[in-house]
Amino acid sequence: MKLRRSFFARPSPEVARDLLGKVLARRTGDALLRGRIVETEAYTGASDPGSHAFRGPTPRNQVMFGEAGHLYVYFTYGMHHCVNVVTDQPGTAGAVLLRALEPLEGIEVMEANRSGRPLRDLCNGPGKLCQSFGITRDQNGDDLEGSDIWIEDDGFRANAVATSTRVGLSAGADLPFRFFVQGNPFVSRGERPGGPGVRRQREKA
DNA sequence: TGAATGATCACG
DNA sequence: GTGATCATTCAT
Repeated sequence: MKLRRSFFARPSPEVARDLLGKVLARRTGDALLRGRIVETEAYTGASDPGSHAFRGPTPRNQVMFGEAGHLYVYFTYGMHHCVNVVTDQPGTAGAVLLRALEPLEGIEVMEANRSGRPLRDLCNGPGKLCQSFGITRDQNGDDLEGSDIWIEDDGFRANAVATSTRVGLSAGADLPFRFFVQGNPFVSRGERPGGPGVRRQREKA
């Protein structure tokens, strides 16, 4: 079933953890693209120096301050997009970066979007999954309760959830706000599972 | 390890 | 207006 807004209207670290095992889905033209979320990162607001929202609202980050369940998409390094899900209450900045997916459906389309790269390289990074799903700034602000892009709970439960520090930050690098499915081959290489900063969090049935 | 490549934002 | 920086990816 499709996740509703209430799922997202919580603190971003909670949402980031609970999104592991859920399915990102997008309908584009004829194709239905689906991928299971295996890695996320939480970002908050004024208390998080690593967040785009740390210094308050700007034209780019304004959607992070808005209603939960919308997308925050930004363009970085002059060539890559990253997609987040807005969390928390209006007025409180929060978002969860989707860092890696396990491709489930529409794999041929993803391969075409990624110029024929192998399965494991289709969605194992925030820029890569946006390229596979064709997500650009055109999707910034889109509502996950709509019919173009959404997140499903299909009953699957992620076990062996682990946390670590976030990848690629120069500020806020100490916070344990990265969540991933330990041992899943589709997790990005940002930090080696089992390496420094990584701890086992819990097991689930 | 470093190049690619351009939007964003703080500052003045 | 300008310059440093960037929640990355890929080839070397």
